[in-house]
Amino acid sequence: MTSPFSFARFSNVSARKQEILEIAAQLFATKGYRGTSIRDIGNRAGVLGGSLYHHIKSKNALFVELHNAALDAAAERIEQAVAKVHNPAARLEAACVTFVEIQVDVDSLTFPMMSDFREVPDDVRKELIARRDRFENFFRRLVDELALPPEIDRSVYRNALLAQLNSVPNWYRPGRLSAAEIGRQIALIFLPDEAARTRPA
Amino acid sequence: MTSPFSFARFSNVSARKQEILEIAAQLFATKGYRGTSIRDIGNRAGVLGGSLYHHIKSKNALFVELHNAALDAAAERIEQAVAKVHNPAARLEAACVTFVEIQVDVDSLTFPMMSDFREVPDDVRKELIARRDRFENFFRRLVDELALPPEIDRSVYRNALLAQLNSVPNWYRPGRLSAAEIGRQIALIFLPDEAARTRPA
DNA sequence: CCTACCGATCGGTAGG
DNA sequence: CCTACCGATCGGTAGG
Repeated sequence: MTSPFSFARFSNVSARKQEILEIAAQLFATKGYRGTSIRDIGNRAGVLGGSLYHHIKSKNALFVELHNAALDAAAERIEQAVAKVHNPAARLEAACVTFVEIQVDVDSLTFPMMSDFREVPDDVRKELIARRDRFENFFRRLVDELALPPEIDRSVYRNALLAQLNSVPNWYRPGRLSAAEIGRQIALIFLPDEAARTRPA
Repeated sequence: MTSPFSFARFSNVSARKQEILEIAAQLFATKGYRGTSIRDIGNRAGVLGGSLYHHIKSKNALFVELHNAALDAAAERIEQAVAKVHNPAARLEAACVTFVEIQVDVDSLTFPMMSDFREVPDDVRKELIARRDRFENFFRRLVDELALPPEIDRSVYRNALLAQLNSVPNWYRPGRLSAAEIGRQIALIFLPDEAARTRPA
């Protein structure tokens, strides 16, 4: 067993490169972009830093590749979870639950990647932001489906919801509540009518 | 005019050191902790990096000092804004509005400081987290005052609210809505009953 | 506040 | 995948 990860996220890639990508993802998640050196990644992979350049083009390119793979995997999981549901509020709740499950899953590449854009070089940041659009557009549609009080600004609402979901790893500690329960709690905050509906009269 | 900042936040400190602190705060806010070098700060202050060590003890100590001053100033402003109000929901709304105003005010030391704890060394992170307690306890009381649906977990609610407010600088772009309007929108999300109360029947 | 420097670390490369 | 190295940059210091 060379890695705690067990998914096949990178199909056109050698087994060795998959190992390296997974190690790098874990380190970026824990230490951030600047806090993870090429030599750190090499250490965990059992080689010297310079040897990694047979598999990667640059640290920047490695980070972009990981980030895009993580975003795509998360988008796919969330879209699948939502597709089974038809009530707009329940669709948003399903998205929240799945999003939080991904965020707190240590076996998921996805959890690190969304934040700390200030740490990456300017040109890398531009690529990452552009790629986030699939994600944001999907949530834009989810939010537009909802019946909300007219004084709610849907743009603020959507940004707030995404920021909320992204922030979960910053404060969540495993134990008392499951990831699904956290996701449902976030949905309760953003969907008060749902709360009212399930509240004992 | 040596600096765009015009508040006297550090009282027992020479004018020159105040300049340096303000420059450092701006740079940390924009570039993050690791992205800001001692030489960067020196450049903006018109001296070489090494010369700063007459005024500061270390980069770590500088960051901790700034972070604590920013937290205390923000806590004070928010507590003052809330003290004038008595309805629990209105108190929370006042806290949200003031918090967002601080966060997006470029003339405020405060806006940078709350996040990217992963970037700082481990021992620094411990100090910062300890100091955050005043802030969190104040919001704990604000939240405990509220009438909320019984199925809402108040711990998740409080963490979600703080994460929300902290995330504003990550997505807010000046123009369409003012800081106060953003703060009110966030309060609307977290206080659905208030939204209902002000909604035309 | 500068000169002049230290030891460490960084991303990356040539050549095998 | 390693050896051996590059140029750059980092936080920090001694001595004036």
